[in-house]
Order: sequence, then structure tokens, then C-alpha cells
Amino acid sequence: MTTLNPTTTAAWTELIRTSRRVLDAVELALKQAGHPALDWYDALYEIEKAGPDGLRPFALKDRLLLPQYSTSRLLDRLVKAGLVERVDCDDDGRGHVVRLTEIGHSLRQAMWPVYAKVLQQQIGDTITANEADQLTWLLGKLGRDSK
Amino acid sequence: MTTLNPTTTAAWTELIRTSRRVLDAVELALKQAGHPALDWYDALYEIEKAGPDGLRPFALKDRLLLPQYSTSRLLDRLVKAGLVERVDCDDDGRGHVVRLTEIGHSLRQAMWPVYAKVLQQQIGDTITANEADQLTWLLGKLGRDSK
DNA sequence: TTTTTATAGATGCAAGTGCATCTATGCATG
DNA sequence: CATGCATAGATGCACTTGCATCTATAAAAA
Repeated sequence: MTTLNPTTTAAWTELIRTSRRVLDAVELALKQAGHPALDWYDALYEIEKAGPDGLRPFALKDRLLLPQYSTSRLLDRLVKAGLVERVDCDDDGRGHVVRLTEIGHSLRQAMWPVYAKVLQQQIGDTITANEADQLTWLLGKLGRDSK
Repeated sequence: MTTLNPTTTAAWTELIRTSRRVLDAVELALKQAGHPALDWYDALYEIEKAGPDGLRPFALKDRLLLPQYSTSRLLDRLVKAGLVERVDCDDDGRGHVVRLTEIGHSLRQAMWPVYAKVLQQQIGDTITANEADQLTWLLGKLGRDSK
């Protein structure tokens, strides 16, 4: 039987609770502002970052840590909403490239202040910059593989 | 325009990435062991903790931070799987009380080692107890309201 | 006590998700 | 070049989720 140190359990519980709480706050603010949910923002952001050359869907999938089919369908919705366009890929006949439209850019830009405000309230205003650094470091350590 | 300190953004990014990574690892392990997902575990755990008197669905909802309808449907599934039973509530004709069945208890017990093993690998083995305490404290601070 | 208002919980419907699978193209090998 | 395997991406189907709403009981007000 695995015996778990109580400190491990406590860290896990707080990790889940806190991340969900902040996430919920972000989603709520976006919704109240009449904006799409965070997954749209994340996708728009990544696609925008990729620039005018666009981004291959599989690359988006890797960056967003989404399953392939989720990415495919998320793109369907973004295209349908006119935020993103799919263009056939020159080098690879199997796939295509997605690019942000002007509307997509405007929307991402409009969403950011709403998003940022919540992060400021939930994180910037509740812990010091030093503590934030500490937190980032500790979380980063968790991300790595054990020993 | 809200200006966000980069340390805030970094903490947020790590928070989301790390919690999802660990969560995904837990879900994967449960699935590979042939067990239900974590939300079932959480519900079984809370109901079990409530003891023989059972738990009101609205109380479960509060503890799991779920919407009311999610709770209602999660309970539907748990009841259908024979893990939980709904009993009419004496004091309140509108509602009922949910209790764990023997099977529900066994399942929760069987899931725990799988769950615990992942937490040990992902958290116990990657940071020290001291760091875990620090992390818990920092996350707890995030949970509270600003200023 | 009758009438209002609040709370517990369920549910129809539309949309999203997960799984498995399918098509099409690319690439490596004989 | 023909054959076989790998990769990019889409999709049918069953299930889950979110939203709004509905029913029933409780509690408060008139």
C-alpha cells in the first residue's frame, strides 16, 4: 500500500482547489463580459502568436495540450465564427494551416483586459511578486519528472 | 488598461499547466486501472465521509463545487452503478439523502491506491515536504480575497 | 389560513466531449 | 513504381454538460 505524506495530500488539494477557483473566476468574468470562454482565447492567442504563416492544427494541439479531435472541433467553431481561417498547406497535402482573421485579432484583444483584470485581482493583488516567483518555481518543480 | 506584472502571468501559467498535468496523470492511471474517473472518487469520498446519516445532495454540491444539475446527474449515475443510494429525507420532503452502499465503499477503497500512487510520484517524489508545505501555504493565500 | 417567495432537486434540449474509426496523403522499402 | 506503414485531420455515435425551466415542498408574509 502506498503511504502518502499528509503534506503531499494537502498540496494536491490546494493545487486543485485554487486552480479551479481562479479558473472559474476567469470564465465567469469572460462570460459576464459577453465573451467566449477561455479555450477560445487560448487558441486565438496561439494562432496569433504564430503570425502570418499560420499554425498547423497538430501544432496547436500540442501547445494547448488538447486531444486531436478537440482541436479539430474547436477550429471548426472558430472558423464558423469567422475568427480563424483554414488554408490548404503547400508543403503537406494532408493538412492545412490556420490563421487569425482581423475579427479574430480584435476579439482576442478585447478579451485580454477582462482576463488580465481577474488575474490581477486573484493573483497580483493577493500575493507579492516574490511569492509569485516562489510559487512559479515550486510549481515548475512539480512539473518535472521525479528523481 | 490593466497592466499585469510578468510574475503574475508566469504564476498563472504554471498553476494551470501543472494542475492539469497532475490531474491528467491521475485520470490516466485510474482509467488504465479500469476505474471510474476522479469525479466519481470525489463524490464517493465525500459521501463516505458523511457516514451512515448520509449527505444531502446540496451539501455534496457545495463540497465538490459543482453546479446543481451536475450533482444531480452524477448522483443518477452513481445510483445506477449501485454505488450510492438515495433515501427520502425525513426532515425535508423536498429532498433526500444519499448514502454509500457496500459496493460503493469497496470501489472507493480500490481506487485509492491507484490515486495515491500517482500523487506520490507527481508530488511526493518531486518536491520535499518542506516545499510541499510552502506550496500549500502560497496556494492557500491565493485562495483568499484580495487585500 | 391563504398567498407569496425561496429552496431542493429533476429534466428537455442544444451543444460539447471521448472513443473509435475513416479518408487522404506522405514516406520508406523492396 | 507498387506495397506497407505512419501521420494529418475529420466524423458517427453515445454520453456528458450547460442553460433554462419545471415541480414540489418549505418558510415567511399578509
